[in-house]
Amino acid sequence: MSRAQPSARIANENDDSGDASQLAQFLPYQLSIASNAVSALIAERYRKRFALKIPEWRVMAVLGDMVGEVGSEGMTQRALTESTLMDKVAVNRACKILEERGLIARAPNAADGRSHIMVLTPEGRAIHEEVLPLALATERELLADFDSREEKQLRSLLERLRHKVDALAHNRS
Amino acid sequence: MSRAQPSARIANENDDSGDASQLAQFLPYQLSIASNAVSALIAERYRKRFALKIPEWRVMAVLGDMVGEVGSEGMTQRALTESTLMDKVAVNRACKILEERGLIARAPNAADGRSHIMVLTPEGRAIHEEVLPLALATERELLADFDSREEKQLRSLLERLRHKVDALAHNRS
DNA sequence: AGCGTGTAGTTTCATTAGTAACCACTTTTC
DNA sequence: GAAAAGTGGTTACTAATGAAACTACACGCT
Repeated sequence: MSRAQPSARIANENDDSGDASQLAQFLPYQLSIASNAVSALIAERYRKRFALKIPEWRVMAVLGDMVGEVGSEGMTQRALTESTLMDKVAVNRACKILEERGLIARAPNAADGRSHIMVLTPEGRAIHEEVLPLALATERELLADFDSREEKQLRSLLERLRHKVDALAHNRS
Repeated sequence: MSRAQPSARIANENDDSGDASQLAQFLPYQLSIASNAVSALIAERYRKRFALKIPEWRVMAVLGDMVGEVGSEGMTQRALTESTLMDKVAVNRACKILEERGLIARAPNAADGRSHIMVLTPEGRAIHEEVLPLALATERELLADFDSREEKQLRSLLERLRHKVDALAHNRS
């Protein structure tokens, strides 16, 4: 495999952002760095503001955001795992914590005795009033320097990359 | 499995149209998904091929890739943490595992008694012959559908995003 | 020299996340 | 209607990660 690019130069770098090896030029690495940085920023904000962790605010966001639907004042954990795309165990843990905090309550599910319906309590609803705005504000801040074309492109590129991974993961390599 | 419509509107696999929630449209989430997918793919490949985990192959990659430099046949763990941008504990653990596997060896450091110089063993070097090519091949596969302009853009956008996070993380109330 | 401070490396501990086993209830089948 | 099979939810076990404490050596100072 000859990629005529290595240019093996482990130079001295003082710049904290630019880096020595070409590892920093390795796309999966760049992706990971960027993603971790963004996640850390958000986690930090939610922790400071509401003492909520990522899985928890995701549940809050989905629960509080299902407006418009008629009587659908809540969801089962199963529905939450689909909406949040998180693991069912992660959802369960988040719900347990939120319940202990009094932000959500579990109502019995008439339709299925195995599950309960998770609903926001008044207190939970009050917090949710801020949860989503904070998320959106953060997103806007992150994208402040991007024009709308660039933003679209970033989303699109990420989407395509993800699909590509799915395709590659299927044929055994 | 995923044929149910448990609650209101859990959209199907089709993108963008009317997805479950706007969580899927939330950039940090898109980033996280894409990053996790890519990382999982790579981890899987390295695990299958060499039984190496991500931190380990990063160390291997950096160690084996410092050719050209004259006598510099190795690096200290400190240098590795800089080059890999990993935590010093992560570097240490990776080195320990690699040493136990006989892929690297620790030579005493004449210049500083506290540290050792990590060098690839012949066996380690043999594996490294494949480590970097696999990484690059995977990168190429991932980017196969992107033209060079798009690739540049993706890298650039990620870079800018990361810098933006740094900026936001510092001046905060 | 001896003392204090700094740094490389290591170990320990707590937190987190993911897998698999498990229980309670539901649905299907006979 | 009872056994079998399936599903939502929960718990237990295990691996991964990062922070902080700790060891051993280095360097600067008087």
